[in-house]
Amino acid sequence: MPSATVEDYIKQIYLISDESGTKEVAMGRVADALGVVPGTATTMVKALAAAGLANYAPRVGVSLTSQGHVLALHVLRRHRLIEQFLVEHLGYDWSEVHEEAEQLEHVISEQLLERIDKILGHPTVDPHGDPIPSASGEISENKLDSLLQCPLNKTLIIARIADQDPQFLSFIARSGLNPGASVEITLRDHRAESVQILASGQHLSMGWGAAAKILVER
Amino acid sequence: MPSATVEDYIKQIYLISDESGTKEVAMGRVADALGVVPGTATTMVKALAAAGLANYAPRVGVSLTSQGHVLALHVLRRHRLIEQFLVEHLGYDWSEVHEEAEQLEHVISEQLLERIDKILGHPTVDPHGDPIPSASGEISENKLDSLLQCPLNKTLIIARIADQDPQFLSFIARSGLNPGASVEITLRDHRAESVQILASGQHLSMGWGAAAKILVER
DNA sequence: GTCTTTACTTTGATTTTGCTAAATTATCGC
DNA sequence: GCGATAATTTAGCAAAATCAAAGTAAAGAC
Repeated sequence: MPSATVEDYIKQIYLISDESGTKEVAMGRVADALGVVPGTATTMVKALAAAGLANYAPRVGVSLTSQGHVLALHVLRRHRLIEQFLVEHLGYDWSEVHEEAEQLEHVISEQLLERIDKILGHPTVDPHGDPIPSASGEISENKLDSLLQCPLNKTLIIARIADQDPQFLSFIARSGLNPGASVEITLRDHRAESVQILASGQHLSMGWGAAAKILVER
Repeated sequence: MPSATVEDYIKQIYLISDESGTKEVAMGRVADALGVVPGTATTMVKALAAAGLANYAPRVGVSLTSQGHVLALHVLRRHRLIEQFLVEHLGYDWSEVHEEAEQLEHVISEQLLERIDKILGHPTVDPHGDPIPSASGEISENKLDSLLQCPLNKTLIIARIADQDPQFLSFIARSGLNPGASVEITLRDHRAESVQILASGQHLSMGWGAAAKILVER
């Protein structure tokens, strides 16, 4: 069984690759994501490659093998099902479940996971709107628009918040921008890099960085 | 934060001490319980002593300091609340929850634990009938009789099964001797070291070893 | 086209945790 | 006191994960 650290590396490589849309992930990004110095990441990634979980090309980056890909989806499945369970059955707020899931995802048994999945009714997204891979490793990747791309003056449903930072999530929650909530873009100012929105009767504005992380249904 | 191994040592020392009724626990028993050679146990127990969790007297044994005692009760609380939760909310059978709880007890947060406790309605015993320490470290130690001590020909309620072995628990479950079930002792044969009982309309007999592990209300 | 910066790799070493094997030593029953 | 049993000590190993610092390669600056 892979160690918790190995699972974390694989998971981060998957997430970075997914987010950036590139197969190869630069070592610097891996090191940053794991909070280690670059040398440590290089050593670890070589070990992942030796274990058949990743392909490593010096000075280029790392990509997951099909085996690594399967593992990444398994870890993500555990993480996101746990998050969903904590919110649905333990009264957690969706903005605060990440840390707990981070720990539990490495020790939960396959059996318990499947029971949780069943009790939740086989959900396909977690509380943040992130897709939950199925047991067989399929992931529903329906393309979503961010608040930067979606049409103006039209009521939209928030589908997903593409960030795990508690600070940001807390801001989102406070502003009533949970997945499922309705919003409308009233103004997009390219010069100021700012977006004005109307959500639950309230007007508010945010910068492009934040807006890009809020995804809505098409 | 103590490592999972440290927690396991402390827990086992507590359990052995509790079961045997002696404060000092011989090193051999510790080594057996943890599945290591005696030398390993000695080394580890010395480390526990250095950390202020245990008192270690060479050739005599190990006992918990008040700090170690508190930790033991915390670990036990986590373990037993998790067991109870798995049975009550995830459809586990009470005879198979031990392994899963063994893993989870080391990573669950204080916050999640208290939520589980609340949802379960602050239970005082787990599915095996073992007492659950309170958050403040109190443990209800009502004295129970085993099937070797209790009166004959009287209907009794099973309170607790003092063993974690899945094989044994599975036998108990199959025989309908769950905590809460009624039994009556029909015969106790000191020569044969055998006890005849009547449970849910069925007659069955068991040896003294087994009978001693089944505890009933007074 | 050399130079400098930045990113990455290598090397060597360290820390932590946990373990074993084997030799030694103490304790207790007799 | 003698021997059996149990515990201790010592020495050493091994895996996992890390860092610091020096070296190297590639890419853009000029």
